[in-house]
Amino acid sequence: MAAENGMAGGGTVGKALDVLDHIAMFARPVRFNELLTGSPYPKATLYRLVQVLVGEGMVTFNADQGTYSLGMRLVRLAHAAWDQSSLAPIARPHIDALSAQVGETVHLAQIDNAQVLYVDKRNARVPVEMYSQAGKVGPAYCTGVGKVMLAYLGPSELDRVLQQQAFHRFTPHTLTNEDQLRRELSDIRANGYGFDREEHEPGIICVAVPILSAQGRLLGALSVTSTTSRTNLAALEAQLPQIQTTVSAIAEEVQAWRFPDQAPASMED
Amino acid sequence: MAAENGMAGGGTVGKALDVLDHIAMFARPVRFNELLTGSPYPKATLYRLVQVLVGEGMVTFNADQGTYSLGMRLVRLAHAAWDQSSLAPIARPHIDALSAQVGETVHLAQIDNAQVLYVDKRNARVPVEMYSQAGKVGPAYCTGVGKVMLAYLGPSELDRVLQQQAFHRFTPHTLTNEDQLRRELSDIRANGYGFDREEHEPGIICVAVPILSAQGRLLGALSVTSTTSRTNLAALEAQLPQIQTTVSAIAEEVQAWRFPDQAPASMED
DNA sequence: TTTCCGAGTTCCAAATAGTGAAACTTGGTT
DNA sequence: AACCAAGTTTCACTATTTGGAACTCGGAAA
Repeated sequence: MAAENGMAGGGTVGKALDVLDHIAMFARPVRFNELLTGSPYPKATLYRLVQVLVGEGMVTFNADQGTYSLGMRLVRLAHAAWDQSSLAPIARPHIDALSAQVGETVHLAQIDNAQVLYVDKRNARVPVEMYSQAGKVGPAYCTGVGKVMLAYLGPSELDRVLQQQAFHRFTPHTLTNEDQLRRELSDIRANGYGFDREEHEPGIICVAVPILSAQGRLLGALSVTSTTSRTNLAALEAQLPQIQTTVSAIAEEVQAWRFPDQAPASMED
Repeated sequence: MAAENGMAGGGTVGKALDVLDHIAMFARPVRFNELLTGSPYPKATLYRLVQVLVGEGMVTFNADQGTYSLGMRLVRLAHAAWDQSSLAPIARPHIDALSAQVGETVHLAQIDNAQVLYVDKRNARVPVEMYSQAGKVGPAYCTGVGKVMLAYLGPSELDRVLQQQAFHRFTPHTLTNEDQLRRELSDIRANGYGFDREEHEPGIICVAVPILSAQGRLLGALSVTSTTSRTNLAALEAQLPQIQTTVSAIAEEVQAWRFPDQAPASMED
């Protein structure tokens, strides 16, 4: 059985993508042997896998140093993905504007499996040291954007996703079981927005709002983040009108883009 | 290393990545049948390939509409690739500043095989309709950034790369053979910068400057682009001091980042 | 120098995963 | 009811992948 290895696929493609992830994990050029250590694949197999990736342009081999890093083809694909996601590129100018208004860190996130994927970020005028970064993933059950998105998931999907939450206690305020979280989610549904009350990192708080299509489909979430030393929840809550305006504008524009003249599609269940 | 077929995608991984590219090419969610049309693979094969990609999170299947788009995992990898490339993330704020100063379109590019890869872009205050886009590739022999990068390639690599240029005549000003281009490149080396004199698109002109490390290694190129209806080469040339300042700042920072005099904390010693 | 060592690379028979024509399912249209 | 097109599954056949082991290569130790 698998160790703490996040591998998914039995196929060759799955293995190759595993290796790609592995290379991505190191945030720097990496030697073959470094990859081998902690790889579930035997030397020869790993070797061929890496060769294939290099041949495909997904990985670059630096002959001078004998190191591998992610390739240009990936950058190209990356951009296509970002453009296609239709939320991020449309939201960009709106987030710029909001960020300029409130002067705090703004996050745009989507839900990916059971985790939060930060798809864009603007730093506060006075930046805050924190974990998050565009392109990074984070936990859903203890972040503002995560909880807000969970709150607007369909019941069956919510069940599935909650099953996968780790409920690790990051801080004394982290919600550490499903019941607590479910109560929080119904509060969020009642209010239309949610908070992060230092649940993931001490001193870090935020307000988060879901981005919903006209049909109520969850598109993503947006949050404004700050620190307890600088502000408090009430002050963040006071920003809500501007945040809501931003979110509405984004939702409308996504709507117009995705369904240029199409009737609303029926939803699942 | 026996004789190889020239086709990309000898193995399964290659085919899967082909499909990924294919999906990326459409700038929107795409139906299975659309992919099938113009795919070299038979229906069942393509189907399984796409399924694998979906299973791996590289492609998202939208059940409501029966469409495929690029997946979150790709976005994640993409960001890692962009971050790791070390030029783009460092250059970003500098490009923001330059763009604000000059008010014209700014491109940041790197060389990828024999082509130009635009890794970042800022639009002019008054945007111009044009081909280029971050994440897209373009020809090297008839763009400002392309020629400037060619000019600072090593002799053997330059030979190899020139071999691969198409020398297609896009406009009456396009340089259409190696000799013309080589003369242009030595001019560029003499000046330290180069122009695009409507060589790729009529009416589009630019100044481009190479980004070089302290050791003279080519890191990328930066250009400021405009139109003949708005300005001229002399006016663009007048922007050079600001561009050079920006480029120096980027080069220095990349230098500092790539050799932080700190060993990566790891298992062995 | 010679020997040793470990990173990187190649080999090949056995095992596995991929292939694709064709058949089938689904849902909408005539 | 018959038809059609998109999407999905099947299955005998085959090409690719696998990984233990052997090999190369260059540097460090003997």
